[in-house]
Amino acid sequence: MAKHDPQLDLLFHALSDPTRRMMLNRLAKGPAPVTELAGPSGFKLPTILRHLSVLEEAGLVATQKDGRVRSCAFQPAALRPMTEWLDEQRKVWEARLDRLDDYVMNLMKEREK
Amino acid sequence: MAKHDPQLDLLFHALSDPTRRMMLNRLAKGPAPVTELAGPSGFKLPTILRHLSVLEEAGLVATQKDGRVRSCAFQPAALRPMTEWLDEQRKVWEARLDRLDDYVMNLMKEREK
DNA sequence: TGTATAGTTAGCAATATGGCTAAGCATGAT
DNA sequence: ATCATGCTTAGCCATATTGCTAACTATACA
Repeated sequence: MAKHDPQLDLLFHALSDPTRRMMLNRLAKGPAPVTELAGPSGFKLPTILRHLSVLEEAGLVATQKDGRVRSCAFQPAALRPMTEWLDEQRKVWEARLDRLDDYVMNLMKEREK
Repeated sequence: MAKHDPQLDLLFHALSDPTRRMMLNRLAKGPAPVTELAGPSGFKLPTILRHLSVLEEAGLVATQKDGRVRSCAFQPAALRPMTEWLDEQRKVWEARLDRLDDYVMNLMKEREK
């Protein structure tokens, strides 16, 4: 029944920012250090680091430090709760359409009498 | 290349709140007036109305007034930009995996020599 | 050792978000 | 005409978010 999944909050929130989506899009192409992630954005490093931590808390990015550079990697599996939620809504929606269908069918049968 | 789609911001943001997701889930089962939408949430009407306006701005819900009751309806088509973004990311991710694959294959061929 | 590089932390300011109460308006029922 | 119902608006408060600068740490390189 998925009562109150805080993971979904984190996921959707993380994706609601264009800068974070750009970062993710870059990481989908392969791992990158923080500076390269910041590069095209025009934002300062501390700002990018904050966005990065949001992505990490959502599980969308994993990072590890190698010497003085932090390497960031996209975690596609983290998207699953979201796609599952979407599927669930679709299911509910389609069930509703089916019921509507039945309803109309019954109406037509009634008319025939 | 989908540089900066504000619609995506609205969509993801709208879905990042559990109350709004609950409202949507209810609406997926069929249209409902505002009061029914508020019912199980425990929140006051003005609060719900605000959430509703967020959903409307994202295009996820359409409403119309019939007498003194406002009827709210889920708009599943509004989800498309999001699923398209997901597909796009998946594509990038998979292209990367393919390149990785090639890379490994080449490595193995080199070894054979 | 000294210097450049790559992050990191602390803290500020402006704005957005999410909840509320109180008061108002329009419509349906009596 | 009156009253209840269903929504709406205005405005308050606390907290979160998003950007910044300045100052700091830690690693690599000469």
